[in-house]
Amino acid sequence: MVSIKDVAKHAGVAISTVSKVLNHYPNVSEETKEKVNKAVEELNFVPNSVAAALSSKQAGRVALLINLNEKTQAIDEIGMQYISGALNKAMELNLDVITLFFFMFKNKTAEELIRYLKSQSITGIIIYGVSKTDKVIHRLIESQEFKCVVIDAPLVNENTSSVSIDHRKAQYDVAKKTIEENNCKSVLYIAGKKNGYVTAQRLEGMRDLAKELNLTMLERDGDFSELQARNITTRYARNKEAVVCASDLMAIGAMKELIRMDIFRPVCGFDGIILMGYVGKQMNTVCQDFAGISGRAVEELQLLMNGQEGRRVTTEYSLVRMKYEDIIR
Amino acid sequence: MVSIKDVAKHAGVAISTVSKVLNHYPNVSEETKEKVNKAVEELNFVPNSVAAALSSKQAGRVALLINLNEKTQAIDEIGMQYISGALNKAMELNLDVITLFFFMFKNKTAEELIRYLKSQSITGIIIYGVSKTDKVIHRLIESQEFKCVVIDAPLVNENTSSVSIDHRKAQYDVAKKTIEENNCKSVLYIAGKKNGYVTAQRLEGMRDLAKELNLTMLERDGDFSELQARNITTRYARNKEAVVCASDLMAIGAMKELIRMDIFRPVCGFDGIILMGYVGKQMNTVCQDFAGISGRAVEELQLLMNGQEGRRVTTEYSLVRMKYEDIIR
DNA sequence: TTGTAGGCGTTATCAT
DNA sequence: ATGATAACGCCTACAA
Repeated sequence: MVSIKDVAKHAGVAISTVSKVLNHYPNVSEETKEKVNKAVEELNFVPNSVAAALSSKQAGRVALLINLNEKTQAIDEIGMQYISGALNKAMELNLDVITLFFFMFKNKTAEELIRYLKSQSITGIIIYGVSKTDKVIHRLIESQEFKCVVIDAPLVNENTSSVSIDHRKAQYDVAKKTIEENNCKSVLYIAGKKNGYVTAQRLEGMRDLAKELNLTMLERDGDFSELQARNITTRYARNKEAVVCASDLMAIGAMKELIRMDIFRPVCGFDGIILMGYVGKQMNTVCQDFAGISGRAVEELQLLMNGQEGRRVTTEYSLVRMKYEDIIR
Repeated sequence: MVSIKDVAKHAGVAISTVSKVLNHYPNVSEETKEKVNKAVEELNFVPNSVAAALSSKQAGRVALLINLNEKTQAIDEIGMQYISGALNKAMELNLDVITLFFFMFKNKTAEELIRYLKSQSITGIIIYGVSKTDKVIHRLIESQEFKCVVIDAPLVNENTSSVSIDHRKAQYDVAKKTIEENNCKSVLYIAGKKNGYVTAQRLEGMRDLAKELNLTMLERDGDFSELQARNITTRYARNKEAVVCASDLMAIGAMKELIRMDIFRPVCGFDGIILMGYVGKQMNTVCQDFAGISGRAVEELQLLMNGQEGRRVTTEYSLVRMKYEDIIR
């Protein structure tokens, strides 16, 4: 393996000089820079990132901490988008990444998790899918031992930024569109998991809308479960004019049940997963660019690692209507 | 950060002794072992894997090299299962893992890829979704610079193992079941991507079956495309009694089109993705345990890294009939 | 502006 | 059986 030492020899300079050139230090003459870069080219040198990580305060290694459902799910595609978006951006920014899932630390304490991360020379973490009851994750964030970027949860401190769309507004928008298109005056709202951060935000958006449009609204906890959404639909949808769901999966459950019940109610979802195109009936939903959000999170993390303070970052979303013909490839 | 040095001091032994205990070297007295382990406990020491990786020929770091479709797809769930299965097993075996996607190296040569992997101290690679035309990947494998485990492609050499189900037999089985259940004498077979390894194997299985059952068979290239499967169905399904597809996505495309055409033909797929449960009509399909296969690949890779020769590993599959009621949660 | 040298946390070789 | 000590490849004061 060709090392910085070889480059130094080839270029006729000292190792440290090579390092300086590679890391864009000031105070290096153009001439030496060229010599070094030429040697790098000729030897096809690629710095060993493991050694760099060990050596010290380099930008730092990043961990993706993902709350994946243990069983396969249609929404696994979201996780995949998160991962690929992050890895892609990380490669661009020259950051090393390791991927971890919540379930790997199921019986571990926050301290054990922290130690593990340190043993991996991790300095920055991106957290996906944390809910209010994930104590270990909260302790991890509060410890401020690492720079963190949290997706979809409003957790911010000096070393922690949050990245997400405006869930309140998005829920408001998609519901409003659906309800106005169909001229409804009453609505069944199937909310997400009780302890989810986004659940509360989306619910808030829905309540705002109900107040504004003077809607009769019935709220039920769907727990992000397709099955539960179906059951709620069975019981409560008949007397309402529309069904607004806090997730696509629940929207699908609701829609399927409505079809079975042989009644029509407009339904809208949230997320924009592919599966929405397969249900037969078109539904409005909120389309998030998961890969983009994840890439944005990596950028934000790099800023944090460079000394920036934690803050709240809001990303864009769009309203879409998923149609089989548009999805099929 | 507590290091091996601290442990040594705390236990009153030399650093090298601690290392020996940690790595289960022979020639260490029970007494010192205990002393060291006690110190490890008390200090909550976790070895720094980055330093270990740098230091030398430890078991080695592993890269997952995944051929992800660039656009979101319903089959992204497969990739997610692959990743989580591998990471889980790797954590169990104490292997470090980095995840990479093919598209990250789109315009890179094999040499560049190899250099990158070396710069990451990678010694073992698991490759998912390689096709016959991925020259860079083939060069990577042939270079034998790394230990490789290839999923679903019969590439084996001294340093390379393959892990997969018996695609020939699985295709044979699922098609046979479907055809016999429906007593068919003619069949439309929609094959996968022309240059895919599994495509050829599955096709072989189908041909064996056709010969055995004396079926009239029409073969078409579906390219693993739902859209293409739909078009093929439009054109050719009417005159056949069954439609056998080399993937679930194509089976879904075919089934949807059959419903639109308002004719019934039994359809079977391959993979066992969740989406199959949402189509309305039940279909037979081959269910692979993607996470399990991926874990198995990690184990195989470890064996390779420990000096074992490359070989072919065949894993189990099962035939299932996906039903919405079974999938919904 | 350039080079020297110490250190990051381990592993592994070689004495003891 | 145990302990010094030299790598591993890179970064970074600090000296020249």
